[in-house]
Amino acid sequence: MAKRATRAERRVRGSRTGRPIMALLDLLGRRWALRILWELRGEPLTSRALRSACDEASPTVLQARLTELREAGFVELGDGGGYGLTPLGRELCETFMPLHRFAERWRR
Amino acid sequence: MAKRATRAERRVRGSRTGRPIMALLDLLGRRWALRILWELRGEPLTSRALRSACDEASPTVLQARLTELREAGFVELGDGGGYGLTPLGRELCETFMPLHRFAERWRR
DNA sequence: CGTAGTGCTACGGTAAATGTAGCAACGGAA
DNA sequence: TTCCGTTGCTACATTTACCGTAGCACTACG
Repeated sequence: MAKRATRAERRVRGSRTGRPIMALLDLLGRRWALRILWELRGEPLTSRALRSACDEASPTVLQARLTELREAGFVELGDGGGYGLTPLGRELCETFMPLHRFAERWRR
Repeated sequence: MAKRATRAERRVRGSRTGRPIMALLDLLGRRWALRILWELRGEPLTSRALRSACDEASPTVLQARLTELREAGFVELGDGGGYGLTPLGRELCETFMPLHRFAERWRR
């Protein structure tokens, strides 16, 4: 817990400019961050259900991303348990939802 | 884990599903990937200019991301030198351009 | 020749992610 | 009560990714 506060205060990884877009790109450019938002786009998921959805990613990093996304105000933990998107997080999810169609046309 | 696969044959990090959106989220969820696309949104940049724009990120990982983004067809190296977006890459950049406005309202 | 610019890479050290295991707390059944 | 299963969350050792510095080969000037 203490270590995250240290890093977060120092700077958002690799962007000293302070411009919000950089902080956002940095936050979303971490492992599983985009994927978590994507998997939560529907109904809320428990931590273990989210882990299954995220291809059994290690709970360590999943928990770290969830904490960061919660501090950013994109994700929240419901009273009855289970992670879901906040209105802000849902809005963010909408902004890069066109990626889905783009990816379908891309196909590698 | 029965066998230890190398990174190349072992899917795009963390997505075994094969769904294009997962591969795309995975590719864009690596360090500096989103930032590179963002910095190239305007005119093409030389490798060193791009590095300056990306807060002096180490050339090792920058080169790795550039190679991946080139293989994905989003970035290309012009004849006279300098990296720029392909039409596909420019299209991708447009899809998450609304993030800019979102980030401005977000502000942490 | 030397100088300065490309794109790109080697290498040692550090930070982050993985995989496995397990914790305390809560909610039912038995 | 006790047992069981689930929740969110964490410890720890291993593996992987990234950082920072330096420097390569190549080209184009002067």
